[in-house]
Amino acid sequence: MNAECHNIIDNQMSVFSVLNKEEKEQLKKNSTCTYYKKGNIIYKEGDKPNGLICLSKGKVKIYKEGVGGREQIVRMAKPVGFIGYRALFAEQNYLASAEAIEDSVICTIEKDTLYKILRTNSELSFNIIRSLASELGFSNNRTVTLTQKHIRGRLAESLLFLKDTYGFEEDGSTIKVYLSREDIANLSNMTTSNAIRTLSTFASEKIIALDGRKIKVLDLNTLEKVSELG
Amino acid sequence: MNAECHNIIDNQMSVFSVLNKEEKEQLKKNSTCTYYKKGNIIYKEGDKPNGLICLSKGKVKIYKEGVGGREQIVRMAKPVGFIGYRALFAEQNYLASAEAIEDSVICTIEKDTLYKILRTNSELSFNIIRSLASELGFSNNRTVTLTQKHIRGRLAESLLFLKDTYGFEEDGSTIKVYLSREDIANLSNMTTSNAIRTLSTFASEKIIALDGRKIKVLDLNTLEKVSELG
DNA sequence: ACATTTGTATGTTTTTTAACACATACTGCA
DNA sequence: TGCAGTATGTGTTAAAAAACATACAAATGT
Repeated sequence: MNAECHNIIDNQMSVFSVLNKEEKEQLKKNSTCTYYKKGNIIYKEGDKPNGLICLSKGKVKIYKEGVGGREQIVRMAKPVGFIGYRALFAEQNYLASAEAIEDSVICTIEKDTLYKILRTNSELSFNIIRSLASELGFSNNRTVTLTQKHIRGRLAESLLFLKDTYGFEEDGSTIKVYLSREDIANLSNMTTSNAIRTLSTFASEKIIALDGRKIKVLDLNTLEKVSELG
Repeated sequence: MNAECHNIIDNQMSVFSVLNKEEKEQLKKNSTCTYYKKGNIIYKEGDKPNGLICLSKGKVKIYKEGVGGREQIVRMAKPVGFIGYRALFAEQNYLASAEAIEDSVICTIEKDTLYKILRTNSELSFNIIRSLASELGFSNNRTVTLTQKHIRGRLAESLLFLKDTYGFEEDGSTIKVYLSREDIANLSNMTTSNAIRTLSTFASEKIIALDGRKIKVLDLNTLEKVSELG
């Protein structure tokens, strides 16, 4: 399991690609792997980060509790990627919670080791700066679309977001993540009822096809139009 | 003017406080100062950043154009602080526009010089990472509050945000920034009519007092409660 | 296998907020 | 100084979405 767990450190696309062999070894030596079952909480709003959490396998939702306990999903993590790095680098406690929505494997890189390497490797710092800046752009964008788009537009956008994040199954049209209607609602800033209703409408309009939690995109073009124009 | 313009580089609270004298000199030599009148556009969504823009004097709003050209203010800048650093560090074009809401002085630090120093000074990188991570936390928070709070809560939050950002005048209660009702609306995700109406309601409830664009906070406690509970 | 909980679906009502219409006040400037 | 354009204020209407109420199906635990 440990070998698989360290995949983010060796991954050519990760921010760690700029490290040399020795630096990578050090990170691996100072990281621990944990297994989370579907539904397990990885961290809670208010917890203190004690390392850089990497998602090696599985899927995780990052969400905030809002007014009256209403949940808003702010991000969806996929392997190979980070969770909770914002709080770590801001030197704050977590402002959101993370929950595995599938059985997942995470690798926690010990903070001090990471910081030691950061101090000597400016390329790594650059990569992290770039990641955070991109994520911030995404977040600002989301703020606008979630507040301004109408229900149909928000739901369409969420479906496109899920498709872009997790891709399609082998059939080339089924979104590769199975969320509850409630999670889809919490991602799209609407009530569960409205998520269910609007999904049904999309299905009746042949934009998507529903089979339990499976969502098949039938008409990507129209879905994009709905996302754009409401 | 140039001396005043460079105040961010010397400021003890800025991310540059970790630089040595020589590094600071280099930054100063490779930066230019510009004056913007109230209402002037500093950059537009889609423009390419060519340096790190620092606000030395004045006030600036950063906003995105949303559905049907509707404007959403995502940030308000004050001296001494940065604008447009997100796009610069993400190596993207601007995703938002910046407009001076008061006569302003900005200092643009040339990109290559900044990057050269960044490459050798890991403390500076750290500071930038910390800033971006904090800003991202703020943005995620805003996403939730703007989508979940009701009109009164959103407006109250915006007033508190303005107060926290710009502080009070000498009288200890007048918010030190004069925005149009339309800007207040665009900050709070509501129509101008509703901003005007809700401000009036707050005034009639003696939570605030209005005198043109001057907003005096009469009952901070209640304002905070309204922001919290809607 | 059955009971209990949880998730999905759908109809109805109510609340919230945007859209619209219009009046008036202010502001820059020709 | 007067006039056009912009900003503010307020009432009315329409649309959107939440809240609520059920019903039923599926999953879960005992």
